[in-house]
Amino acid sequence: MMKIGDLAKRTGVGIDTVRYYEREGLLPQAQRRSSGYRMYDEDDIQRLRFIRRAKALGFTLPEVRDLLALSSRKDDDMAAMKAAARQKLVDVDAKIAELTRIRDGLGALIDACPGQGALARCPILNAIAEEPA
Amino acid sequence: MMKIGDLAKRTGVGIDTVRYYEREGLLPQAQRRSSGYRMYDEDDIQRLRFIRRAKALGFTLPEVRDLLALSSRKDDDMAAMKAAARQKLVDVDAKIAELTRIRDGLGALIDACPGQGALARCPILNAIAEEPA
DNA sequence: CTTGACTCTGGACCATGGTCAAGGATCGAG
DNA sequence: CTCGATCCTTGACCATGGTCCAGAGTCAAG
Repeated sequence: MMKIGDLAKRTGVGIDTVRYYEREGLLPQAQRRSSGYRMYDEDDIQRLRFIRRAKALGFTLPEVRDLLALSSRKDDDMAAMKAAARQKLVDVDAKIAELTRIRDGLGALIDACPGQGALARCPILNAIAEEPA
Repeated sequence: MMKIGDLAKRTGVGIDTVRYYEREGLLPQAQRRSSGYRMYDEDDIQRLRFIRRAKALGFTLPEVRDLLALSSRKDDDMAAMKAAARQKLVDVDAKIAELTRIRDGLGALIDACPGQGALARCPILNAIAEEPA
């Protein structure tokens, strides 16, 4: 059993973040020493790493909490897990599409701008400033 | 001259948002009637539309404020405007790259998952839960 | 035993872009 | 003149994911 500082070091997560995850229900209420110190074991390390990896895949903390709940029922079917991943893929694709739209708009304006001359004739500025075409 | 509610209606922006923009320096301090009511003219409409369009191109409010400052010096060279657009394009590309990385990771896991059977053998779950390969 | 490092709690604070509420003043149509 | 709609200010609050602080208690090496 280790103290919170050791857990934090071994997972690369801040101490405050560990306590925050506990408050948010991502980690179970830690066992306590008689002094009140939280004590952790290897399972907690795994759980924190799970959280890190799920976050890296784009899941929000509430979603990670759901994934953790899901993962504890190992006899369930994997359909729900696949569905969660697919939904997240849809979310991510939507964000990419929106950003791509923005990028294309910026790219077109940059291409149209000669980069020198009076600002009043700048296609970028005029696109932002003028009445919509 | 119109009151803030008219300005809001004509630009599709909330009244609170107009006051917020004024506080944030995106709109100049509005002229006031003797009663304290803010009064706006057509230039303010244009300025609010400028803000909307710049936001649609992915600029943050501080960046929009800079663009507005830039745009007021119409005899300056357009180089700074093009540079701002290029920097924003770099930012947006970085976000797209990050999201694409996430999407590819999700996609690979989804492809590897048969979608049925015991969760314990789910490739998605195992990728999140297990020791890094 | 001392001392420095660690941990505890509760609550404040960060950025981002607003949104809402309370309590009071003003406007303008009828 | 009245009354409902609109406006004013100040300040709190929303989500997101933490981060930091003060003040007090605990741990462990020397």
